[in-house]
Amino acid sequence: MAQDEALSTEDAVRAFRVHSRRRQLLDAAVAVMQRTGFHQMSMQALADEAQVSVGLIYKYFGGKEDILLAAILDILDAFRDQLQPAMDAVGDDPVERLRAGFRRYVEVVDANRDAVALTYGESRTLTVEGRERIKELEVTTADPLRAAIGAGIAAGTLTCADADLAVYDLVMLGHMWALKHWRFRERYTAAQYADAQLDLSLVALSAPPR
Amino acid sequence: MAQDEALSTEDAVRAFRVHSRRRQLLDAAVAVMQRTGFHQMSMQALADEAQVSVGLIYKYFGGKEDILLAAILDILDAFRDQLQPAMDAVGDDPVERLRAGFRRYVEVVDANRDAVALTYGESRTLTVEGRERIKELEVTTADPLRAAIGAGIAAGTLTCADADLAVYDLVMLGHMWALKHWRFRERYTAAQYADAQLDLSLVALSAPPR
Amino acid sequence: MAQDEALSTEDAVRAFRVHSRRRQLLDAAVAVMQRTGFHQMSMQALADEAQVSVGLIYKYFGGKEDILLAAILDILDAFRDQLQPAMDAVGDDPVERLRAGFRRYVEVVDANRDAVALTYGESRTLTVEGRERIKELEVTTADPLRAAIGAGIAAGTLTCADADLAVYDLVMLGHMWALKHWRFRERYTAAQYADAQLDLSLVALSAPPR
Amino acid sequence: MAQDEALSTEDAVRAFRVHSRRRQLLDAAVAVMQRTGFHQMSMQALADEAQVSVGLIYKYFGGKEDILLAAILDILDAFRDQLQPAMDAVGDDPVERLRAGFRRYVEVVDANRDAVALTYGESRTLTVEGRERIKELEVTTADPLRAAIGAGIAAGTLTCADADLAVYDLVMLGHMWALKHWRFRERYTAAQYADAQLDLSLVALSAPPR
DNA sequence: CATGAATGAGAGTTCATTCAT
DNA sequence: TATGAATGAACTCTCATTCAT
Repeated sequence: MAQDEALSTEDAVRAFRVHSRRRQLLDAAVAVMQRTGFHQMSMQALADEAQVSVGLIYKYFGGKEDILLAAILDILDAFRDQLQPAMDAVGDDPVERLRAGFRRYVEVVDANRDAVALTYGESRTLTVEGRERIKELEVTTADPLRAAIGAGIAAGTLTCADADLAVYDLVMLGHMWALKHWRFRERYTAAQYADAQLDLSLVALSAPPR
Repeated sequence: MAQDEALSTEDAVRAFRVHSRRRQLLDAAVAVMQRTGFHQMSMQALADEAQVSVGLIYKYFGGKEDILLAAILDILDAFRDQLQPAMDAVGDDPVERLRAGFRRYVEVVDANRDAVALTYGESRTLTVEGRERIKELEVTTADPLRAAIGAGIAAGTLTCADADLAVYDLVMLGHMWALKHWRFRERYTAAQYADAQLDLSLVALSAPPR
Repeated sequence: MAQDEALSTEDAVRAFRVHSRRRQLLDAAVAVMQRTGFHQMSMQALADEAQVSVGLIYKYFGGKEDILLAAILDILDAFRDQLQPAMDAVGDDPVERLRAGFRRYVEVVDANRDAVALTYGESRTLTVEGRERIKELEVTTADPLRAAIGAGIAAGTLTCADADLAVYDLVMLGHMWALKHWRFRERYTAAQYADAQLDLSLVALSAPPR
Repeated sequence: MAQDEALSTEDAVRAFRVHSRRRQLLDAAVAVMQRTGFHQMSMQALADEAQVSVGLIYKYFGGKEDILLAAILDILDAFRDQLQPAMDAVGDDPVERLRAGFRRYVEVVDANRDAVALTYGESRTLTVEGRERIKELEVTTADPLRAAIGAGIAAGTLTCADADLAVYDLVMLGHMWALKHWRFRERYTAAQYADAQLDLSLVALSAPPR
């Protein structure tokens, strides 16, 4: 039993080390890609940024493309993990929930601007499987927002001719904070951007059906 | 003078040839990039696609990056050339003009889906100057749409709290037809997409000020 | 027709150039492998030896392994091309033909000692297909020798319990001139080695059946 | 004295452990090389095969090349250790001794086919010293066979124009069981191969001088 | 004694670009 | 104007070896 414990402790230590190395490398990767883009990032540059040797990278990732995929999946995880809690925290009102959710969405985008941009720019680089996985996650990622709008419509607080499209528009406009940051940063903070977009959308969503 | 004429005719012929070669190469480039992306496109592959030799490409373009820039500028030119006429053709009603303009915008995007995607994906590849030029053009490209909304507001047919943002959202959602084509093609044609997005936006633009 | 001729001339010129480049590279490859072995030979070293750039090698060969295969096939071709003529030149007597054939066999081995050694050393490196092709050729290569022994037996000049094995032994002992050159060069020239081995074998082949 | 004894016991234990570790590693090495060849064998693959860590290998061998040399010397030791006893076991008749010796030679080759192939394939990889050592051993290895033929000639049971060459041919044809195994395994077992080759050679060795 | 994470030099290969024809 | 053979720097990835634990 003592041995079992020791073993599982060892395993846990190793698992932790593996995880933190991956984190370190992913962070470095995103940092380099932010400067140079995925294709311009050489493995040597990544190694330098992460302060490790080139060879070590290959102990934690299968290759360059694997790193890109991991970086992208990473931020999709952030959406999945953070959206629901943020919305639950503001109570039951669908409009409030929607606002909270979209705000957090933009915040996550803001914290991962470069990785979001990668999703758009380098997806053709990925395997078909990797691409499919991303597409799927991108859709489910917006589920909490979709649910809030659905609840609003059910409750009569919201009206919308095409709720599906409206949700997807929100997602895309959220991404746009990363993609067109060069344009918006002069005008808005991330929170202001989220609010401005939401105000615009809420007018549409709340309008009486034509 | 006879000689002058001869010369200018020769020049015209040459200019035409240069222009059509550039066209041929740009079309080929977009075709290859559509399949492989910019970085994966080798100059040999481009030459094969265009049915010319590698060396010839360098007579018409400064290098690989130059081709990317030209391809991107090309589609921005299409917006500039086609938006205004399409809007003028439908008369004076601002809403009609807006609808006509956005429809054509999406049509142009649809005809150049790959090039539009390039604008997002590979912009980091470009020189700072190239990038600036694109950003600038992207903004002016939307001017006719902006003008239509302005006219609508002036005429009282449209109301909008943040017209600037609304215009830019239209532009981005237009681009999205290219960027998220994998998702929308199952639901819409390009024209349907344009209409659906515009309907959603018009609700917002037309709503009474809160 | 003039154009056709021009074209075929161009093609012929190109074919010649391609062929001589391949020769040049194969010779260089064999030279480097002789010093370092296949695996130790870097493409850079090969390029240096052949006085070309690394990149050029890949225009003429698919890769490193392809060079190895080509080098090996090359010498098998030499056997195929040279054995029969050398045997025909000495007339009809089976024993004379056998001697002439084996002598030439050893001469070809001698001229390609390094390539022969490669056949033994690096065959595991090759693709299964490449390996199969070599095995097959190695057997057919000895056909003229086999035929001579067969003729001798038919004519009653030779006797042999196991002609097939005897032929294959000759082939292997021929290869041995390359493989154990370090040992035999102190004792024999290539021609002396061929004669000595043949004398030994002829005793066996000529002996009355037990 | 007690301490001395203890020490020497300890030493013996250590020596035994060292020896068995080396055995374990050499066996694993031969097994991996059989599948992949020497150069393709990574130290990690060897460690996996031997069920030890990479680091441990370097406690018992100086490096990768050292393992190759050890594996080759190992089989040469087997010849040295097994040939003489096998020949002594069949009595005094030179022909019988020769047959017994060659049979055992082929048996040892058969048991170490891969290591024998290594001797031919990877010798260029070794240091000059290592190579010299192997050449030397390879010659002395055949001494018992040479002695048997000598005895046969002295006794008048055997006749041979070039006994030295005949012995060396036997050695090489023995090796060939490993090198051309792909060809012979369809026809012979190891014992049958040994007998067939010996029958052929004995005709030559026994023939009356010309 | 034993481990395996970490190193970093060096490998094979690709490809944008040039230039003699 | 058009070609494509030739270049060589830069790339991703591997792996023998070391060393702190």
